[in-house]
Amino acid sequence: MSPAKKKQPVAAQAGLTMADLAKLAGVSKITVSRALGDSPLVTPETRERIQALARKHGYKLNVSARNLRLRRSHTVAVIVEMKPSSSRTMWDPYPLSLLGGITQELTSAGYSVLLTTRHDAANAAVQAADGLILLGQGVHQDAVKLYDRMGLPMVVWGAESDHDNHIVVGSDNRQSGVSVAERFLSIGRRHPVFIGNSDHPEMAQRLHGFVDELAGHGIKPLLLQRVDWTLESGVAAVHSLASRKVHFDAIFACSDLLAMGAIRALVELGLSVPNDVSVVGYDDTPHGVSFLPPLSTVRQNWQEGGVLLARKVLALIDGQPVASQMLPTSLIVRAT
Amino acid sequence: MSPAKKKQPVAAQAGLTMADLAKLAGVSKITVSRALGDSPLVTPETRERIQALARKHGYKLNVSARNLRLRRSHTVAVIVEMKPSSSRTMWDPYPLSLLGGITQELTSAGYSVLLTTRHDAANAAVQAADGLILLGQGVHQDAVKLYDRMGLPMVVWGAESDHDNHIVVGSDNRQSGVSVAERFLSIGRRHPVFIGNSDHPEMAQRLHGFVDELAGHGIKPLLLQRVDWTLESGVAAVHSLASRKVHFDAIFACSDLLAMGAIRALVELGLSVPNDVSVVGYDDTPHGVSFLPPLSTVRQNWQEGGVLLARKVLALIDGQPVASQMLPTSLIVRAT
DNA sequence: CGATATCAAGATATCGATATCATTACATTT
DNA sequence: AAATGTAATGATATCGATATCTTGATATCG
Repeated sequence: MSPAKKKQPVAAQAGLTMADLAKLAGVSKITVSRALGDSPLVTPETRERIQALARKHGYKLNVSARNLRLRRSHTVAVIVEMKPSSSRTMWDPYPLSLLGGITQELTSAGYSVLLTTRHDAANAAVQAADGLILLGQGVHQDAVKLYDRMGLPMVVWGAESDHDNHIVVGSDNRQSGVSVAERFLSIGRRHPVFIGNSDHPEMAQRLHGFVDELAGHGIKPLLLQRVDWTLESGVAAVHSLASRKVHFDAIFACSDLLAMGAIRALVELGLSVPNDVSVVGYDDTPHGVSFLPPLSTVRQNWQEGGVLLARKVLALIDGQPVASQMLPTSLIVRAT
Repeated sequence: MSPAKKKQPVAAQAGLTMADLAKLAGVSKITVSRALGDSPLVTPETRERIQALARKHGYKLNVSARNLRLRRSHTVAVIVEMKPSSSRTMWDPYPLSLLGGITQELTSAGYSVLLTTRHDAANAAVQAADGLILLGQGVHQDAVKLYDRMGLPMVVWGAESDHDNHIVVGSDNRQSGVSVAERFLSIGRRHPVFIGNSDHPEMAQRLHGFVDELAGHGIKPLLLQRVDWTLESGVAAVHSLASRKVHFDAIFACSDLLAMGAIRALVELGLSVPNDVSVVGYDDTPHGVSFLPPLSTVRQNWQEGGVLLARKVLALIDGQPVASQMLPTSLIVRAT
């Protein structure tokens, strides 16, 4: 048998500890700790001296030790709904935008962001977190309950629902539905269609706002149920309308892709956008701006949403009272 | 003065420790540790008994304590180039896809993913990591050097470069340039144009592959320098060609948006795609499939790229020899 | 001048898990 | 039967930082 050579992990960084620094500076560990922490309990001179020493030797704080002592991880786990091979969510730019805001806010508050997919949310990583942020359209009751049982401060992105009581941050989907309805009414549309998935909580609220506002004017929109949010789905939706000889003059689509698909189909049918039919999409994707004709759409403020999610978890961790909050959306009226 | 009520952070979870479990089970701490770690040093029965007890009481391992003792954080920091307000990267779907693969692989190896933006990469979080993964097209020498100085195992996504020696994982940009050139040659195109930013390392390699392959057939493509990767930029590029009365019959654009813009401009100019001009984009974005005409493009395998990035850091952390690696891309030929 | 207040710094205990070495109980060998 | 081996478990020290309680030195006061 050949002698199996054991691989030596590099991990154990020989880095200095506070004790080492203390010896170097001729003070005690605790003084080093205080100096590095800018505590007022040390003279400015010793503080400077020790900080300089730390810099010089490239001292690295051992975060684990600190967290252990403080009984906090200073870490928030972000659970993203990422199905390994699914096309949609992985590609969807929105979680990344939210992540941007979240990361910004958390790191500037001295917290770290632990990224996790829903599938492996049971792992040790999440156990270490001080708080939880849940992202992803598919987050349903069961998942939320699962995490809830971890007893951690938790904030969810999405639609507010009556029968559960966790903190939610999201776009004001209802209001966006109202806005689109108002817009359609103001330009004299009387036969609007809604394209989207009413089983999806966020979309359902858009639908509600849309329906309610129109109802106030005696109008009942047509609901065109569409599970996919692809361009093809939008095309198919309009074709189905045409084949059923439905009369309509406005479309509120729950995604820009749906909207663009719808417009393409309309053009194919010889209809003019926006003369014959008005179309409003959702999300303000980059493609929409340069679409022909430029797409009217509803814009969500994801950056701010992320920041808000972060603030709420932090507040929860801090034991402060926190309420759910819906962010206003803006209707971007372009050419459609 | 009213007595300032001090807010009480909830953080300090009263959770059980191994010592508590040990008392409950009538064994020593270390036996609990071994039982939970499936060590062969405890009888199957005691292991079962203790694990059941842990489950029953919802025992949560204190990761900080463990990491402290093991002198490892079991954490890899992912540094994403996210400029707070920039439009591009934040929206760009690709980092998320990479993140998907990374997260999958790392968590299944028992590691956590620490998400960081480049800006706050100096924070304590990163110091805690066992390894580093750098994402983002704008990662340049200075940044890499900065992180290099942390002395951590590091892997970078992007283009391989001669004059630095860190591990790189990326798409084989050069080969993709060659493939597109081959395609153009095979369909008899003799006057190709390259649209992109030659200062961008990854794009530069696409250009090199493209140029080299064409040179073998005595053809020298025209380079159209474009810093923006937007649709408008694509439109402008083609218009500039037209106004200069350049003759061309093929376009290799470095992003799908550029390609779509180019096609739009071509159509406006009364040229037919692909009859008069062939166009190939890059990235295989969802919009490309349903573009009219469906866009030919180069697809990168991001999921796998993420997995590979993760594997390489893990190997580095483990002290194994690791080499850079470029992933093959695939040319998706559709209608353009 | 003695007593107390104030300030800087140190000693010690502690957070929760695990590596290492020691111990016990029982089985096997000669 | 004594000696050796083996398997299961335990005792202790340790990872590196910080909270808490002291200590010593200097300043301030009546």
